[in-house]
Amino acid sequence: MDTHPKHLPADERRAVTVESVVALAGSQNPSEITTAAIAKHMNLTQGALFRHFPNKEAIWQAVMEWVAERLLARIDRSAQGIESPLAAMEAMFMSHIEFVAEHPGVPRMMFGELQRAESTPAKRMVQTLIQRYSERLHHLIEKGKASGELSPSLDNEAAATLFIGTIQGLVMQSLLAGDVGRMHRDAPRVFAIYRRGIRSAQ
Amino acid sequence: MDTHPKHLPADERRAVTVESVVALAGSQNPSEITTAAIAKHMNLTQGALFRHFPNKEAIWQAVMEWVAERLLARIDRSAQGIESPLAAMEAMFMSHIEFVAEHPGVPRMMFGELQRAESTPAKRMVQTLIQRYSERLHHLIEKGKASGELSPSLDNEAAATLFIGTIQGLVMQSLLAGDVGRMHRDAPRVFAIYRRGIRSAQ
DNA sequence: TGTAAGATAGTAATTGATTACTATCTTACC
DNA sequence: GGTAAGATAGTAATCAATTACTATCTTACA
Repeated sequence: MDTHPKHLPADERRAVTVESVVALAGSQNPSEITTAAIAKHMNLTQGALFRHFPNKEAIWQAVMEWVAERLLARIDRSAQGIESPLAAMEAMFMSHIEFVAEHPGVPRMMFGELQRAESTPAKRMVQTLIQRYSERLHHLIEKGKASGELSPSLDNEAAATLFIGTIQGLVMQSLLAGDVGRMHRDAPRVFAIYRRGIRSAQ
Repeated sequence: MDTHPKHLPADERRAVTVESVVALAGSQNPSEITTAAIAKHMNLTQGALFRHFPNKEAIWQAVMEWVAERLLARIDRSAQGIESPLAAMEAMFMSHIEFVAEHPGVPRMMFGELQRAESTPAKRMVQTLIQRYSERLHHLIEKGKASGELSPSLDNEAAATLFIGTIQGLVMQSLLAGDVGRMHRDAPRVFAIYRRGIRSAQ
């Protein structure tokens, strides 16, 4: 019963590292997560981390790749097989909120990365993620206009911006309150207002 | 003409410090602003800063007090004398965006402060600011319902959350794009969707 | 009113702590 | 037994904060 074998293959060790960072970011300012803290969290010495990553920046890049991959997969799966574009958007919204609730460190890291001035690999990863996210939204919005569910006069770009902004605001407020449950409770209520703002008059 | 007198009264020196931090935050990650960088920006030696502030934390607190005071004053003034609650909300929205465009470092600092785990004086200041902001919104929303401008079935709390979230999202995207002008352009378009989501059916 | 004494503000150098990263030795496992 | 993974013990750089000292302004009183 090796629950915690000392030696791990390199790729497994990298995976554990990423998960540790995500976990740590859930309870502290990501910019203050040191390599020593990461190592301690995974019962490793600090120096050993650099057997698997060339530098700290590479760790952050790996974390952001992990986030982008998981989040996009999650929202894609949630919208899969839903005919109504509006319902698909709602499903995406809720699954995104769920993802964040499971990993409260994720928005923290993204906010932190985005406000960095230089263009780090991690920041570029986040930018790509948001771009891909927007593409999916634009597609759904177009589809919604075609089906008559969404207002024909709707401003697509503004609608996509507001969709993401709505989530950001929701997350912010619950981080602020230190209460993840609040996000779950408020999500449907906030989305209801957004829905009313974009749907066609009936 | 003494444009840059070496000796300043303590309160003026503190004011200059705050303005320096706000300026620096406009072009770099606030968590990476060192006391040396602040001092250099105001043509002062690093140690001299500690003649006016007991520690770095106190500097951040002063900055956040400055932000809270100015932002609330700005939105209050913008809504002053406007009869229609909906129009008042729009005026608040736009003046908030304007404030951020003038001081792009401000949202950076607020985001950074909010994701801090410990309860620093600066963080508490931000929390108080948001609370006061919400109070103003709730008041306007109630007034809007009474006047019939806003939907009687509107969820007040969700509407307030979304108002703030909308601004946060807008700011985020323009910080991301590195283009403050975008915020000005998008603000009316995004608010239009929000307005449609909360106003009463006509 | 002029000036000495004290208060206030600033400089320059230094400190101890912390950080990312590295060099060298040790161990576990196929 | 060889090698991949980890431990140990460093280094150099950076940071907030402190210190001893100096410059400038303010004020009390002879």
